[in-house]
Amino acid sequence: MSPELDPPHGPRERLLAAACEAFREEGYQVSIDRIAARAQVARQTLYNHFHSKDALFGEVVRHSIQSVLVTLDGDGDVRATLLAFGDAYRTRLLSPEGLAIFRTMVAEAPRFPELAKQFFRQGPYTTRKRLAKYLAQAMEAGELRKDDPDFAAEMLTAALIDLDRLRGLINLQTDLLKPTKTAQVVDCFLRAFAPEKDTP
Amino acid sequence: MSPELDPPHGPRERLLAAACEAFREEGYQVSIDRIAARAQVARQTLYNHFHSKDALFGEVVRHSIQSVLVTLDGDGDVRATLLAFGDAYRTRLLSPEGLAIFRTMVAEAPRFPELAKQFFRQGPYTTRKRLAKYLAQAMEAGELRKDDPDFAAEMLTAALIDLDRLRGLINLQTDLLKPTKTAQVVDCFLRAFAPEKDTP
DNA sequence: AGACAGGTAGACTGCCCAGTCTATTTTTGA
DNA sequence: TCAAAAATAGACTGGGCAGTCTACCTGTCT
Repeated sequence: MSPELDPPHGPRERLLAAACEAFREEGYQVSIDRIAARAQVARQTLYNHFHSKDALFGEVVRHSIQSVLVTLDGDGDVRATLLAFGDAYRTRLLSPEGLAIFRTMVAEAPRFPELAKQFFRQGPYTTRKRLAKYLAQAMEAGELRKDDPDFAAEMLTAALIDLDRLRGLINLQTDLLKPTKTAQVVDCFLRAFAPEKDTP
Repeated sequence: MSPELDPPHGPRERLLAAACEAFREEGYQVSIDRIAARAQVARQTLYNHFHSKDALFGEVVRHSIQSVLVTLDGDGDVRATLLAFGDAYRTRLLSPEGLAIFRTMVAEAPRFPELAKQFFRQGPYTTRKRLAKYLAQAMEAGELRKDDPDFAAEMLTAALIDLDRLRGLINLQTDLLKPTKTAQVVDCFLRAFAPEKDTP
């Protein structure tokens, strides 16, 4: 489900790439034969490299974690940093790949509970923790009001995508990335977490 | 003519109830036979009442819409109103039923796009619109800063559930309803949308 | 009683799928 | 060059499921 997997040298790489696309487009339901056909490879070749469909699915998911990891650059002022983060966050999670893997993991979480936990811990949760760490520093430096940084990170990440993700999951519409949205959310966040003013 | 007085003993009602539980617990994948068995009814009886599995699924979904609709009582001050709304919103959407139907609709949205749109329009979107209407009144009355009420409603609803819904979808843990959370979110929201202060 | 509506059990069709096995061909690297 | 390793096509097993059909049963209303 992550974009490109190097040059497709061997059949293993072609299989992983094909499985990424196939699971992304059709969900876990997609048949082994369709994946093999997409990779232009015999079914048995697939089984030579992955000992079951579940194993292949697990490989694909682990490969896809990076596609929903968002980094954060702490130079520049707070607003600029959060704007850059917000744009990256929305771009990643609202992309067709980000939406598809979210859909698939939510759908299959009952069947693969450990895999789902691993995915969300190493993906969105890690991203949120990075943000919380940055916010804690900004609070310490007096650039933001002191509050629970984990809570603050939760507020910002939720505001950035919750509704638009739902729109993307339902509509298949792709005009989710209205460029003004990130700034609108970040400014709203900065109001809520502005340093206390002395109001005599 | 036997007028169905819908006491819970007609086979149709038993089928609907059984299908609700079955789809909730196992997703759309659950077999027709399992639904019929759960209703203690023959498979053919099911087909006498619903002409296909998809039709039954549609009925169940339309039935379930009410379970994610949240009303809003506008008496009392703004904070009290939003606290009551927030508690109701979280209780509904984070309940096992609310989480399960969210999971199912997200998973099956590609297969049933119109049904998914109908569900989310009549459920979460309607709820959000009600909230936006209330917020618009509060803004007009000077109890909140004037801003786009739809945006404000998006911020509040996102903050109320985004992360905890993800937790519920992955973990199956049920301690999501920490009672202090709603107040924490509402107070954060009220900071962001407090009326402008004249600070000369 | 008798007719009728509706429930029941289960066989049956047709389809799809995961995974195995085999016999054959291609690729490879020493 | 040639043998080992890898890939291939396709048959095959065993299973599940949606939906249909048939023959039978049961309660109710007249």
